[in-house]
Amino acid sequence: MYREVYHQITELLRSLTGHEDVELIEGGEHADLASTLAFTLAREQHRSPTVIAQELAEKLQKSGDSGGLQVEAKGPYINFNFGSAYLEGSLKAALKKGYGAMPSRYERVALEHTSANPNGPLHVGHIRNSILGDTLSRVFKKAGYRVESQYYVNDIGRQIAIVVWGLSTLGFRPDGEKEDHYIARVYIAANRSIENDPGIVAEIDRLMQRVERGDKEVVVKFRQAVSVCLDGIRETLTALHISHNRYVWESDFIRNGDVERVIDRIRKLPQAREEETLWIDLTAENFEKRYILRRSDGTTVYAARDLAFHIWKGRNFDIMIDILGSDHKLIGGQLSATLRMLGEKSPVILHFEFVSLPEGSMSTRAGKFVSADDLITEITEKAMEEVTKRRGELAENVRRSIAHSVAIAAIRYNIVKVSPEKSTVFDWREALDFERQSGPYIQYAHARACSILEKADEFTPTYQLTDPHEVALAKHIALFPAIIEKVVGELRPHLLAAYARDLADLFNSFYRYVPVLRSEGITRDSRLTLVQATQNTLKEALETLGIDALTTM
RNA sequence: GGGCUUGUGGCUUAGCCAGGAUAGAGCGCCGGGCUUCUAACCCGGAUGUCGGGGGUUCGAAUCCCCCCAGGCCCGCCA
Repeated sequence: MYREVYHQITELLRSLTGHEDVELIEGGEHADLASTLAFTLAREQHRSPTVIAQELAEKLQKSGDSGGLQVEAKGPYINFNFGSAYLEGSLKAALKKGYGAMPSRYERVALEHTSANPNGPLHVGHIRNSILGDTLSRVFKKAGYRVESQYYVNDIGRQIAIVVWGLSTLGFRPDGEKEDHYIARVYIAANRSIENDPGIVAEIDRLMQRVERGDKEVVVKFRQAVSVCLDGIRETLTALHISHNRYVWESDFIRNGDVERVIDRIRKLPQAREEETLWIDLTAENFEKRYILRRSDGTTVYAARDLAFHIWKGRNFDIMIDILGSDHKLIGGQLSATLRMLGEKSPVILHFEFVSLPEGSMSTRAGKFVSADDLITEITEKAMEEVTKRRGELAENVRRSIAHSVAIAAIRYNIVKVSPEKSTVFDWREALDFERQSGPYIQYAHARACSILEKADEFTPTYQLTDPHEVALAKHIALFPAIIEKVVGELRPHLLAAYARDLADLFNSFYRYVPVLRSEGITRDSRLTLVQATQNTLKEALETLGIDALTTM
């Protein structure tokens, strides 16, 4: 309803004034929507904006009734207030299963996220990528797109060669620890060995050459090391409610000849330079740095495989979305520029800034990181304490299940609520906070709504809203589809997080001031209808955020 | 040094791209509310030179320029 009414008003303003730019602003406490068009017209016509606003408002009023929409000039502003038909229409939509979903679309989306190097467990920086990516994947699905989420597995780079070298000297003997954590220990130890004996670098170079040539023995070793680590990573992702539709192995693009084919095409580009190395001159695209694709020893670098990967994606999907850390900005730009030169599709890239620790930036190699597994364990423990304190009467397995859902909600929400372009410092105190502006807070509002609905008997959907708390809540419910659309358009999932929190806020105030079960007749039916619409909207919003909509907690 | 990015009450943060009506939240602080639908809640209060300076505009947190500070990048790593 919101999007329809917005569109209706702007179309009307266009036809009345002949102006194209008639975007509306939020009316705040004055109105639901407002127009500042009178200011613009005042300058052109050399007349008072107040008079113009008054005239326009009158014309708008005459231009047909649109569901009880109120139009009023207030000084130079034209204010619009939604009527009861709007509320009724919005609530009816909000009661339906899947509220907020858009009609199916044809476009296929390849959404790549996480793609952490399999040389250790995911840490709190990696999961910013995972959570942004998974949330976007859910939002795009809701918006009707056919989405395939992909993990691009680096199974061939130098870091993996270091792991393979480490395993060959240290062996594989995880001491009761999770495999990916063991791999990190091997990686850290191997790096230390390299520092003490630079001669090892030559051994690692040989490993890389052999794996790229397809040397059976080495290929198997690489694949085993990566698989072991990936199993651990997958376990962590599953706990976070994240799964990928496809794991794309980087080495596949070498084996199937794609990398060679890209290299051949690139050599024919006028911007290609072939000396010791093969590189592309991108100065015309404002990149001073050489974009190197092949080393002097003939092996390719990551960039070459990345080009092959994106060409493959571009030919099999309509839209490519990559979630990448801000450290990938330069190479992301170089990649896109090169794809354009080749006449291939370019990805849309969402860059997010880094998560650091209070003592400095994280580093797997230096063993300086907080693993996602440790984070999940700590938070689940705290959540279990909270659940037991409040709901001691519940069976332990029920409490455990609630605690896990609460913990994941806390983690996911805490990360997704911040705009991606903000660099953050990981803070245990904040991570363990289950109060307002947290995932559990929103889950709690949902559980309260469920509790009311469970205690109520059958009721007839009714749409007589009178109390300001009711109206404010209903108006916010109506915005949900527009939020989904906005997140898709701007790739900014934190807008959905903020929306869900505001909805929970409004519901909690309503809950405190407006009795539902103790009211009677039409009032009771209307309030139950509103509670149900809220419950359903909260559920859809939470699930789109990858958070369990708990019915009790 | 160059490029990208961020700077909003003590702390965290929304709003900035598409400029409008007293800058919106949370934490913390002060005070109030559970014989009443789950208090992981609600209500009230104090706290802001929107990093600094200039400019554009009827109007700037928002656009432009300069400066300062933090983060990231500038590898034959990924």
